[in-house]
Amino acid sequence: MLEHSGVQAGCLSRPSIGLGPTPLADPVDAMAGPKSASAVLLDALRPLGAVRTLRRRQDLFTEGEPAADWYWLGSGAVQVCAVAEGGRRHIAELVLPGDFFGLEDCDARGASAEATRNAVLLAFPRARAEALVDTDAALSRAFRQVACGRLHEAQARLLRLGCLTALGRVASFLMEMAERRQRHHAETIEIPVTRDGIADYLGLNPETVSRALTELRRRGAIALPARQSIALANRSVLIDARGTGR
Amino acid sequence: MLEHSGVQAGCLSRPSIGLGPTPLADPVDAMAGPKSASAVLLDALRPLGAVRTLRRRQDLFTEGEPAADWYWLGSGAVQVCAVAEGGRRHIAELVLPGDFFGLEDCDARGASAEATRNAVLLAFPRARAEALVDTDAALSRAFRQVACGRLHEAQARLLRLGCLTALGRVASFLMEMAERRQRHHAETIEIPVTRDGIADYLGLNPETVSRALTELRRRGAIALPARQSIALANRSVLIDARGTGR
DNA sequence: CGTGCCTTTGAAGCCTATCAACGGTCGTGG
DNA sequence: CCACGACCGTTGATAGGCTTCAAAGGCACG
Repeated sequence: MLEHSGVQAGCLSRPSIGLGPTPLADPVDAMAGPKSASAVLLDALRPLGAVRTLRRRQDLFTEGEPAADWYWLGSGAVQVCAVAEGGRRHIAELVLPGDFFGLEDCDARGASAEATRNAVLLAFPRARAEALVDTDAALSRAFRQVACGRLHEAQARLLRLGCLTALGRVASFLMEMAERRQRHHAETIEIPVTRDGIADYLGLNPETVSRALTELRRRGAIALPARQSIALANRSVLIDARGTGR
Repeated sequence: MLEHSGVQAGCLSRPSIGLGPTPLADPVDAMAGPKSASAVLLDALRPLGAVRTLRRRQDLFTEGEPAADWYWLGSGAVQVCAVAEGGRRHIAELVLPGDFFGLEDCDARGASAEATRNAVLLAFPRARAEALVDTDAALSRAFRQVACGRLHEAQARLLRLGCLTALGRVASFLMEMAERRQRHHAETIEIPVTRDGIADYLGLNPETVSRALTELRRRGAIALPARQSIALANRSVLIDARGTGR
């Protein structure tokens, strides 16, 4: 199984342009310490995984269709988004390298998934993956931890959407991104989506996001060296901005 | 309501009794069709469950403390709420009879739980419950379905918080409550929280909630016969109000 | 029966959405 | 390699919705 992955790794390394140094190994698990639930799950599922590559703006699945696979993102970026009545778009999840996603356990997808960067991922047939997970207590536990972690994240986002002002949401978003990519010691983080994407993720509109970023730069919290990279200059100012209640 | 709670308590105190449609049964699963995941999980965990009764405003657990138990609510109502920086409160979850809650799989609770009505519930020691779930494939699957369902609900709420105006959120909230208590054929639904609670659940403030309810009544969508009961008079008007984009 | 708490309604101010325009950047095609 | 075009980001002005502050009535509970 590892050989299989190794063979694929050669293929994987080519199309990946942006995020993620090595598409094969879970970047999160490259850290020291006991194996994380995510690593346990990945190691077990890997033999079932089929490698898929997506180009930017390519769809992976769409809302309403049956959930045939679970996914794990190796490199690039994927956004999972739904459309509300009224045509307004909402990004339910921003998937970064090392994340599982599409872990649904019902007939129809609740949202669509689209690559926002050229991406390489593993697709696990859901029926086989579920059967495997259900037969192994350690795996079952690992999956539960991953799923409960997702629930925690969603509820944390709910709290931020409900309680924070625009500036606070943007500051919070930057800290979330920095934390999720903490393994890269650099203080400059790559944002895998456009301002529109950030807006749809935070329940704002692009202009407001832009204004908030400008304000954070004015306060000295961040710098904007390139279009889609943001440098965290003064974290305490950022934390302070996040505290902005509504 | 009080009688109902009393009955539930009496039956719950002898959990070893019986299969079949007793008051012990999950009210949701009293409906026809194959056994739901929630029912499977409840039947399996029931032997581990300890009955607990809470009075209104009594705390069940608080943010930060270790997650020692999983819970299932038999009657009454519970709110799971967190506090953001700035002191603003947010209700992460409104627990209705038949719901599991507190299904965390990490060291510390992410939020506090408090009864908003006199409540009767089952507490399952987490360590034993996890061990049981992990050793049985069917149970593992049932738990996964429950957890994934929770994730779906959270993402649906995220979409509404991000995309709907105040009127839309309140209309959406009423429909959610009506749907979750659909087994009661009556069109009058009991709201187990005050206007403050609705506000904290929807990311609004109580005055705005009150205004939205008044507006919905003006439009003929609902009636407000009592303080905490709302009658759905014209569902299409409600759906229309929910469509209010932002 | 009194006392809080909950709910409702009003008025004013702030924040965010919307509409609009401009400059810059990236990707594409010549 | 260069030039073009489309997309993205920023900034400004305006309007609208929500929050905040304030006060009064009503219901429930002790």
